[in-house]
Amino acid sequence: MTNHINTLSQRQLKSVQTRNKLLGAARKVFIDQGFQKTTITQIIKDAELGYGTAYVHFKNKDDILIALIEDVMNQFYKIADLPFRPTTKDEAERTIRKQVGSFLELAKQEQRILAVVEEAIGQSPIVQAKWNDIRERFVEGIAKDITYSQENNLAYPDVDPLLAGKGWFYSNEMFLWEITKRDGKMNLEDIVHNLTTMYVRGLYK
Amino acid sequence: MTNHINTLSQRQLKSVQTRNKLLGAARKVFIDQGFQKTTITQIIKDAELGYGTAYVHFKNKDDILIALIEDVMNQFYKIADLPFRPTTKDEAERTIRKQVGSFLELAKQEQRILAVVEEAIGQSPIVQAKWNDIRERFVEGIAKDITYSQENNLAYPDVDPLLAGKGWFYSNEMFLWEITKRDGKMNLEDIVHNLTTMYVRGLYK
Amino acid sequence: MTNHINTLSQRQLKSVQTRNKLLGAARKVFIDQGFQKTTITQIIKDAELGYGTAYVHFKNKDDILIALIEDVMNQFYKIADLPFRPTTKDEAERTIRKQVGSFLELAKQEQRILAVVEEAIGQSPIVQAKWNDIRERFVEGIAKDITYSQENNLAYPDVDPLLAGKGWFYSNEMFLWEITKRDGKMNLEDIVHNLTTMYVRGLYK
Amino acid sequence: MTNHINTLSQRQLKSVQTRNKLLGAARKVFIDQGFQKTTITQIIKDAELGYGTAYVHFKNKDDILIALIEDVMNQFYKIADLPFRPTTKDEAERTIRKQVGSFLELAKQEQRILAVVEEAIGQSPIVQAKWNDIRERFVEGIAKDITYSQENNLAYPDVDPLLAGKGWFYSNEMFLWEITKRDGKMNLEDIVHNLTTMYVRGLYK
DNA sequence: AATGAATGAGACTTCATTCAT
DNA sequence: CATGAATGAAGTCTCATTCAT
Repeated sequence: MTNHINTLSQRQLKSVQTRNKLLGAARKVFIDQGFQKTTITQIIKDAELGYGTAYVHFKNKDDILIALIEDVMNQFYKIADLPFRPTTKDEAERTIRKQVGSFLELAKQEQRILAVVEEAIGQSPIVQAKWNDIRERFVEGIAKDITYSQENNLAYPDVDPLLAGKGWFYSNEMFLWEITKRDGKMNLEDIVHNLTTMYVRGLYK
Repeated sequence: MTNHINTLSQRQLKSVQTRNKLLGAARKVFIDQGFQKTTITQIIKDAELGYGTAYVHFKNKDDILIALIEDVMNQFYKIADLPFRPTTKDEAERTIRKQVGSFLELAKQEQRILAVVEEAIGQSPIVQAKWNDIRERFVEGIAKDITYSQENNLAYPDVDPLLAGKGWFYSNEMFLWEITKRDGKMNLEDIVHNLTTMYVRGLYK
Repeated sequence: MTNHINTLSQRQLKSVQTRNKLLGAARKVFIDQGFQKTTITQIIKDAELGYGTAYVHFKNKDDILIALIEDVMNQFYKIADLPFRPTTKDEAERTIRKQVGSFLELAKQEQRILAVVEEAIGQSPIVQAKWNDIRERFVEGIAKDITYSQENNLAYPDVDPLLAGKGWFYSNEMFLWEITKRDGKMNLEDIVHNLTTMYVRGLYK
Repeated sequence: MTNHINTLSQRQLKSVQTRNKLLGAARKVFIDQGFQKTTITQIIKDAELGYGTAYVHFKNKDDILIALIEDVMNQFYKIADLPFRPTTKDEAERTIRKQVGSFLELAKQEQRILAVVEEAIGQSPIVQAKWNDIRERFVEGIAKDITYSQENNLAYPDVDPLLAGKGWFYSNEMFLWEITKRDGKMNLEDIVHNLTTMYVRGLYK
């Protein structure tokens, strides 16, 4: 019985190793060639595996990228879900500044793979859907935060939470993409400072 | 002699007609199928012309799209170059509101072809370069406007004109793309109002 | 000792069970998808067994079908070997009618798997050989019956037993395939009656 | 103007030549390898043409075979439509004998390509449909002939024209396939004689 | 006996592009 | 200028089969 289990897990182990080999090769090729130019053939060759092996583990190119970015995507969700319960304008600003900082920091850390993601968004409906989901989660979160701030008399009431949330996230997102495209040549602190200052001043009393 | 000239211009006329036929067909197919799925073959068939004819007039698919959107691009340049010399915060707000309005109005008018452009930006380096040019023109213009406002003591001085300009344009741009994707279901006025209000309040004293 | 024997036969039992599971799944998939579109992969999945398991029991797709239709093939052999010793034209007709009836009845009963067999005949040399064997057995049997009838002055002597046997069986066979293709929408009695009447009148005095 | 027409027809000529080259190569490869084993790649290589060229002229493998057998198929239609207006049993027999003779003669002449057709019938729905069409045309024709003979009191009335027609054609068809499979080793005259004799005796008074 | 991950040959198909007319 | 037949590179994906456990 133990034997049986061992056999199984050994196999599973090998399978996982192969999968990781594929993902490693994919990461390399994607970053090197970009999403469009990358072919499954290249990934397989780089992974030094058999031709059909990729198809044992993944359905197609999109599927590989999705698997590859799962972790990063989850980190985005975490940032989107950061709690927001300020009692003063200053506290709000600090919290917002933190969120923006984490967001752009993540962009910097995962710069190269996110550059691939940006390209893929324009080409793979599935990747696009994934990103839209993240976008929506952020926008909804921000809209709630704005509503909360208005209800607590911290923010101007003449602002549509959803539209303002969109506008705010869109700014952030575009800086995210800009960061992924320029190799570390941007000063994140400046960006965070400017963005937050203007946003808070425009929204909070 | 006159005969010769006539023959020549007749040829030129025909050539222009052919080119327009191609552009007309391209517009149709692009809007119908999107940038990626559109093939030169399809455009040619739709234009009821010979296979090689497209290559007489255009280098490739990107080239066709570029030609197709030239007018729209120029309209964007015009909006980017709108003059900005306000003497009061109110005047600034009115001018800005006008610019945003024109910008998003253009998005609505050219909705379908701009949807193609968005797709193409992620796939064609040339189209991307074209759009980046427009983006830069806008950002630079806005940065100048901010600097002007700061120099004239209308705007807060603690803001980096370039970063603020980017953030502001990025919001606008993302709404632009959102408008191109949703068939006229968005209330432009609301968007313009919210965006401008927050921006002006965040930037102007 | 007994224990050892038990262990062995238990293994054999399991093996037989696995084999039957495979055959059951194969029947289902073959009938569902047809011979060509059926893949060993599908059969294995449907049987919920391991990928390599099929190869322990069968050599390939053809081999599985062969095993699957063994029973039906044997029933055909039985019908082909039906005794024929009539003393009058009427007796001959009754016997022939019976044989044809059994033949087409079997077609109706095993309709779905025979439809697969027909497809496989055109694609698998082994299945084709199997069917040719049955065909030959029938033709030879009929030729003998004709010779017998001629020797006993029941049938016209101006007929080549082998050619006549072929012609007669061919008619029957084609009706067999037609029956397998149309779901029970054919009136077997009418077919049997017409075929036999014409055959007997054409052959027997 | 003449020039224009000439240019066109020269092109068309070349195109037709290419098509014929393809068909010639296809004929060779089909006969050599059979339908299943033949690949478009092989045909193209044999025709010494470019890879995509086959797809300019034909949609797929089936399409090539269809084009290749068009002539033969038409000859079958001609035989199926042979007129039948006998006034005596003898005349009927002569006419039928002629039709059967032509039918099997055609099989002999086009033996090799028909062997491919038989294989293809079991694999390509389109080829199957084509052959079913021919089969139906024959069966319908024969059924009409039988009806005519019954109405003119030449044939026994206790026979269903459609079923008898099928049975009769099925015999013939199976001999056709047998002929295509055995290289000219069959004596057509014997077959024709036996088939016709039995059929006429079984049907005609 | 059973397993199932890995393999890789190879079929199919599309499409941008060329070039002779 | 216009044409369109011909080209062939390139990529996707399937599936029978092997073999170590």
